[in-house]
Amino acid sequence: MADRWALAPAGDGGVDVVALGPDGLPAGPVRREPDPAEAVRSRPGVTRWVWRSTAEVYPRLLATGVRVERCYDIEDAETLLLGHEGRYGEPRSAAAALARLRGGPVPPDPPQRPAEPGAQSPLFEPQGVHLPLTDLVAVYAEQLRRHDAAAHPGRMRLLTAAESAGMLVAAEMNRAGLPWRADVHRQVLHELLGERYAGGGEPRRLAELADEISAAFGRRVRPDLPADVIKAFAQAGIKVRSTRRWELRSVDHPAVRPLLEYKRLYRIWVAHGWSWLQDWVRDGRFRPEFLAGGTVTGRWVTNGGGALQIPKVIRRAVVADPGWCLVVADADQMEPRVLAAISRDPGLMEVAGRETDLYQSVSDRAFSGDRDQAKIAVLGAVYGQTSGDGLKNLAALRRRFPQAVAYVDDAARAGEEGRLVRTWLGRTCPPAARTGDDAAEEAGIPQDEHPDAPGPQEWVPGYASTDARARGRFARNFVVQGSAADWALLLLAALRQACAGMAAELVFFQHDEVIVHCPKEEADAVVTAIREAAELAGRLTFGETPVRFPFTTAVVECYADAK
DNA sequence: AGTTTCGGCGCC
DNA sequence: AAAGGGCGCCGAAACT
Repeated sequence: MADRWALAPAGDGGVDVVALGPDGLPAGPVRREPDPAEAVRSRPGVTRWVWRSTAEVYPRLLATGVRVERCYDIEDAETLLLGHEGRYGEPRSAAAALARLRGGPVPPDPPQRPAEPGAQSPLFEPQGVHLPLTDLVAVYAEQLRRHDAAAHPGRMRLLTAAESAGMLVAAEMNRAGLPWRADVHRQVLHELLGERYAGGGEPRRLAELADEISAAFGRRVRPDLPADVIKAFAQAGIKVRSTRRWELRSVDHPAVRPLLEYKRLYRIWVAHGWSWLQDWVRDGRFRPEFLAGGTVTGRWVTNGGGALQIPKVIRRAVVADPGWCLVVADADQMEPRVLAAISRDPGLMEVAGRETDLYQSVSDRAFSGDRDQAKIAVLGAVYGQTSGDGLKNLAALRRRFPQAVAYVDDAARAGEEGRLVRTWLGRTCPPAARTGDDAAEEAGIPQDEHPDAPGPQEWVPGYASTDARARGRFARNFVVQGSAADWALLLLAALRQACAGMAAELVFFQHDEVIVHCPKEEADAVVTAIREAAELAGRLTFGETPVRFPFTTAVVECYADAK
């Protein structure tokens, strides 16, 4: 039996701790400890620490060199449990959970803090509302009981445990930072953008391109202002609805080429230029704030620095320390493999049981060997494509892999009808709001503007409204993207365990890609650990299936040299 | 003047 | 005719 203890900050800089029994209730006296790190360090036998918020407690422990094996994040579990219970939007703080348990007024959640560039981690300052340890433990014990009532209790327990593990990983990655060579970054910027001019205006290359664009139009045009560009095209006799790249690409005009180049470089300048470097890179590390479970699908987000959108050219600045290397590992065709595992489609599982290119295998069976068509069809099925080649090819996909396509179709229908949709482990998609609360809207779920107002399409039986179809697409994608996120959490947890005995550190995670920074001697062991963690995560998440989860791994000094 | 939304694009 | 899902970030535009 795992040795579980609960921990809560005591307000005087110390902590209260208590041992927990199998029912989650105290199995001993509450002890006040003056030093949080020592409180944990002196109890090496504890395999899971239960606390209100990992983000509140764990960075402090890490700062003093203390790591924990496992944890249980009560407020994160509350969020997942409320969602699973169809109670999305109810306050999810531990204080709110306690109030629901005791029957008092339920306090609203405190507002989210916006990210501040370059700020020291705010996690030293307690966020949210503190609860006395005994109250916290009461909430925890109740949560354990609520797991038993889930659709699949075992999976739900795995989900909350996995996301808590993800929060440990996130905190450790936030502390480690991504190795970043500011000098290389500046060199890349100089090559792409040219010299900077005093005063913070456009760098040389952008100014030159702006001149080219203006010359092509025959008048001064500000290429960073879409309205100005659209007007300029109109004056040249060309009607464009927007200045998006895909639309401009087919326009025949001498301004198009420099305009597209301007937009590419402008993006790098404003989002990953010199001021970004100033704001986000310190002491050879880029330190974004990773946030596990930051989206409704379970994907992570980062606060600040755009860490999940680092342009490929900028990745040249990600360089391992001397004597160290980066193990860059990318899951191969993760989404269709996850779809195979959750749908249990025999044909797709058979295909996903190989480590070879899955899209090629699918195309051999259903698309006469045309890999591109197969990929478009699979992604179209997952994303709910409604037109174009994907739709046409969906029919071929449905013939060969009926159970897989039916799985996402069912999810889409459930989404349209406002029913609950869950990932494999039980993360639940917010349904359309019916009660006037706006939690789902805040979470980005498409809503009907006026659910009761008759729309023109509602007269036609069997056809959902535009908004309902949008919810259907969301739900369709949710089951795949979200189940993939479930699996990724287990992967991270397993990989973290494997790296525990090494100097290797997880430094980056992006949906289906992970980077480990390690001494060169450990590279082989890390590559093996990733492969094993992926298979273990597959078994733990989805049970015994033939589906494999291969990774492409590259051992490199520079991120840009991977793949 | 300060805050929110929009357009566009980066990544998966 | 047809807009495939999820995010974050920036400046400009629109709003208060």
